[in-house]
Amino acid sequence: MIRTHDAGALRAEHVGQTVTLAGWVARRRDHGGVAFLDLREASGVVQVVVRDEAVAHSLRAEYCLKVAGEVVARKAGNENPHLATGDIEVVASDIEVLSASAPLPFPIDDAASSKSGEVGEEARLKHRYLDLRRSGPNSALRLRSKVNKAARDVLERHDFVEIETPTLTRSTPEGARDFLVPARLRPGSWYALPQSPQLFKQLLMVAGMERYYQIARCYRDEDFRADRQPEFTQLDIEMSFVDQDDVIAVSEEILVALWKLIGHDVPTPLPRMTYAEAMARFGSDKPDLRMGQELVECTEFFSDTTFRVFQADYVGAVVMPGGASQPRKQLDAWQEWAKQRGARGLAYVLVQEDGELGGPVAKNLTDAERAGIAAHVGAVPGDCIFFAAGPVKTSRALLGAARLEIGRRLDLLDDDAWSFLWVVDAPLFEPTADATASGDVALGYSAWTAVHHAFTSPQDLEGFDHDPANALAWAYDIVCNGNEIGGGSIRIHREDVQKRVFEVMGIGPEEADEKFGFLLEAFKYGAPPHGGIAFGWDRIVSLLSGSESIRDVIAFPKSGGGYDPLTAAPAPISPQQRKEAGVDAPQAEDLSPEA
RNA sequence: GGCCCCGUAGCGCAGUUGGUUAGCGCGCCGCCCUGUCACGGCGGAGGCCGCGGGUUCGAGUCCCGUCGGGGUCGCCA
Repeated sequence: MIRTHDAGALRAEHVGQTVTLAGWVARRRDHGGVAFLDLREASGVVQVVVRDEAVAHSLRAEYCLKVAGEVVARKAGNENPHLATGDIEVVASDIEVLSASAPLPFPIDDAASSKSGEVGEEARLKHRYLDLRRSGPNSALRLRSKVNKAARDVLERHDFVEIETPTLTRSTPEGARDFLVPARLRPGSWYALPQSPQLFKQLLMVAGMERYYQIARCYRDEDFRADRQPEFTQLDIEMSFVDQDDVIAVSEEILVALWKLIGHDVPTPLPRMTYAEAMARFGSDKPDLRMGQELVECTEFFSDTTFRVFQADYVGAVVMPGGASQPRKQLDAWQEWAKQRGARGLAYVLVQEDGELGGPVAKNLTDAERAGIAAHVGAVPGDCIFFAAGPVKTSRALLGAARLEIGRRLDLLDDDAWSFLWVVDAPLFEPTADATASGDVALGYSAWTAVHHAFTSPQDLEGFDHDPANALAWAYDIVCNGNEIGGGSIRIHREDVQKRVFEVMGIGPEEADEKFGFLLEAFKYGAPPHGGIAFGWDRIVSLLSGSESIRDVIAFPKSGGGYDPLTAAPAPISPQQRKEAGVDAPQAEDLSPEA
């Protein structure tokens, strides 16, 4: 090693020792005859005193230095309590510039950053290697490493086997768009990058591994969001001979270990709620339980209403405390907000201080309704009651979103709180989007699609296909502060059950065979009952690190449109590459996996 | 793909009802400074106001288009 000591580890006990340090110039304070350098490296920062004016003068921010010198105690009054090394300093006897630095595109030192404001993300990503020198991004990646280790420790303790699965593979059935890679040796044929290792981990169960895990990169070619990247990471887990409670138990052990890293004790067992209850009470399959303002079912209450809008399959309400005093402009803004979400609007009633009801909807209500509605929804004078009426699913979704928006506007969400919840008993099927849109849900033969994925086991193995609408799955999602941070299921291991599920979804034997014939084939050879879970690793680390975006916890993330500002990928290819890759080759015959 | 917001010096921002010379802080460069730790002082450089078109006597400012970034809904576990 070039250095003999870690700069950040130097303390009073080192006084008198001659040390050699290596690191970067975080800051320089040049007084002419004497200059002070803050030397920064992974372990921390120490002040270096340079008395050679000629040497000190040429040094600049982020020069990479080797510093030899003696550790001395600072004179009384000169200590810096803000630094862990603040009781001492290193008087340099020799300074070697290992590498000079060009002027920086943006400030790296914390003090300089706070002086000049937040650095834009575009600039940071273009020079991500400099961004990562900054304390915040740097510690986010270090935390991520600790998170990986913590999870591995738990899993190793339970005899899990870490196994890598292919990234050049055949399309997996998650339903997103695949990234495709041309196969040079088979022109016209393409690999797909895996959307998840789903099929492989199930094959590993057939293979008798019994307990598999992988910190797996996944690829999905979909549009961007703050919490989405085209490539992202899952902690992927699969176990044989287990039921839902077994998977949940291991999962909770992992979560406890992770949150312990930031000093939070997650109390287990974590609460559970059925999917149906979550939708009814919170209008969401990932409810944020840090706030109240639950949805109130009003369908029955308005069963005899004369108000056309409320003569609907579902009427629900959510209360905004103190919302009655919102100016008209703000109430209009709510309408805009609702329209942006595809709703016609958001009906509201203002409960005035005298108990009378205001707002345009109030006059449409009967006397009895006006008299009882506030009590029914739990509103008090000064509150605003928002209503949604129409199809159950969309109305609840709107109210659920309104609930969260209320939470944001009224600051009802405690930023320091951690709220975990298992959402269980998810439906096995849901109407396909087309069927929902055209309203012919009841008619369709293939009007069903898997909520989780096609290999999720029904709870009722005998009856699920008689009543797809109400069939429940052995599927579970783990929710943290309103974020879905993981989800999994018990899988189907019986060929006959799998076939019937495909039938409900309108997937014929031919299509099933073409898409995942190899899995069905594998299940013929004594497939064990199995199930698992996958955690959204980027999201979890971003929650743990308090980051706004998962981009902050990914070493080299992509910006909008899948563009990497650092490498400028994706990039055009040369005609030669194009020819070799076989991008333009004619469509190849599809060869079945058995062939 | 729809909607919303943002593009002004290396970075972060200001720029009035359209008005002639586009500012501020940090950083950068030079000189000075022996106890600072957000060191300080003096001086200086640095702008295709994202790009293209239009309106106007005159556009950083108004209009249209386009590109880039962010958010959100659709999509996507």
